[in-house]
Amino acid sequence: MPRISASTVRRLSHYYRVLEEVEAEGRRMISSRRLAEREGITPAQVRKDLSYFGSFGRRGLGYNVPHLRAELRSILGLDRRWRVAVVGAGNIGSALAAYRGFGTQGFDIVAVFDRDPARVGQEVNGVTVRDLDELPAVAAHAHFELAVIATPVRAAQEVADALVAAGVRGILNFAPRKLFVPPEVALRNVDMTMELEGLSFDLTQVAKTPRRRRARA
Amino acid sequence: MPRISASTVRRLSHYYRVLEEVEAEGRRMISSRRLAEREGITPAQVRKDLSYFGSFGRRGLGYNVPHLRAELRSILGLDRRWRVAVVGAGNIGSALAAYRGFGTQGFDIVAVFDRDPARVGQEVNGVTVRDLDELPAVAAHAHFELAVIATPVRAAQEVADALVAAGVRGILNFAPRKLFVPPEVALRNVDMTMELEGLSFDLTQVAKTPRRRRARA
DNA sequence: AGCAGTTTGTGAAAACATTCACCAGCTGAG
DNA sequence: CTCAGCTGGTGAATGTTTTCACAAACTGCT
Repeated sequence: MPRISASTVRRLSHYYRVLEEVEAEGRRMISSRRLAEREGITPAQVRKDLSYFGSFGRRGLGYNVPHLRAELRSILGLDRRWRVAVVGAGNIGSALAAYRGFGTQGFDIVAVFDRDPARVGQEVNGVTVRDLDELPAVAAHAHFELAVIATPVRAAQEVADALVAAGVRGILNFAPRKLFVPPEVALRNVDMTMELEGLSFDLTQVAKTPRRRRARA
Repeated sequence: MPRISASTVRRLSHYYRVLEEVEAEGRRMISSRRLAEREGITPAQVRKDLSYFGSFGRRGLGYNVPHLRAELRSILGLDRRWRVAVVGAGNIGSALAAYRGFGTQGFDIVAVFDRDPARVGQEVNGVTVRDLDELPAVAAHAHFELAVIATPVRAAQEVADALVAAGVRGILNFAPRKLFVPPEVALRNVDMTMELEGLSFDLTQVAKTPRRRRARA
C-alpha cells in the first residue's frame, strides 16, 4: 500500500459526504461515474482512491452505498467519537465551538480556553470557557485528542506547544502562521485570508493575461 | 510563463505574510533560505515560485524586503481593496463578517445576507443584515466582486447561482458541498469538518500501520 | 448458453510539482 | 584587482498525482 496523499484523504471525506446524501435518497448502488460527477472529478480518480484501501465495488454494478459508506467511516476513523478542545474564544473560536456540523460528524467540543479574563467563565454551546493557564490541568481529565487553535497569530505557536505538552495528537490551526510541531502530532491548517487572496490572485491574473487556462478549482 | 499551481499561490500568500513580519522587524534583505526556514520548505521552492513572476532578488544578497513585498502585493492583487458580501449570518457567517483579519488584508465586508427574518435587520460589525431576496437589488449598487457562502449545505448551490447571476466574480465557499459555477467565476472551498476528518484519518492510520511515513503537513 | 451492455481494478502513460546542482552575479576584505 | 563566501535563477532530474485504457467480472435478455 502506497502512502496516501492529502488530496486523496480530502476526496475520501467528500465521497463519504456524497454517500450520506445518496443513502438518504434511498439509492442502493452507485457507480464511480456518478460518484465522480457529484464531485466534479473523473471516475478513474474515484476508483484509484478507493483501490488504495481495498476492492469495495462489483464490476458491472458499482458500489453498494451503505457498505462503501461504512468502509469509508472506518478508513477515516469516524467509527468512533473524537474529543476536541478549542483554544481561543473570540469570533472564530466561539463560532467553531457552537458549530453543529462537528458534532454530527463525530467531533465533540469538550473544552474551550481563552486568555482573556472577560471571556473566562462564559458559556459557549454548553461548555464553560476556562483560562488558558488551566490547560494542563483540564487536559488531564478531559482527555481531548484533538485541538483547534483559533487564537491571534502571536499566541498560536505557544498554544501549540502547550497542547503538544498536554498530549494532544492532532491540531487544526486557524491562525495564519506556519506552526512547528513534533512529527507524531498531526497538523492541518485553515487560512481563510489566504483563500480570499487566492481568489484575488485568480481574478487579477485573468485581468492581466486574458488568454490563460484557469487554475483548477 | 507556465500555469501557476494552486500550491504556488498559497505559498505566495505565505511569503507575503512572512515579509510583513520581517519588515516589521526592520530587516532590509532576506535570502530564500531564511524565507524557506520560516515556512518549513526548501529554498529552491521559494526561488522557483518567485521566478514564475520575475527576477526579484540579487545574487549574493537575497531579496529586498519592501520591494519583494510590493511585488507580491501586486501579483496577488492586494494593491487594491476588494468588496465582499457574506451570505449566511449564522455562527460562521457572523464570525467571518466580524473577523478583523480580512479588513487588514484589503477585503471589506460591504453586505451581509440571511434568509431568516429573525436575523434580517440585525447589525454585524456595522453592516445591517439584509434579506437574501434583496441580493440582486443590493448587488446592483453595493458592487461586491467577491462573496463568502456560509449557509447550510442545502442552500449553498442556490445561493451560488444567485451570486453568479448578480455578477460576483469569486466565491469562497464554507458549505461542505461541491459547488458548480461557470468557469469564469473563481471558486475556493474551506471545509472545516473535512480538515478534522483529515486529522482523524492521520491518527487512525498511524494506529493501524505503526511503521509508516507520515503525510506531509 | 451466449451475447450485449456495464462497470471495476489496475498497470502504464502522461501530466504535474518539487528538488537538485550548478553557473552567474554580488559584496567585502586584503 | 582578485579571491572567498554567499545567494539567485534555472534546466535537468526526480518524485508524485492524475488520467488512460483495457482485461475481467457482473447482470439481464434472448
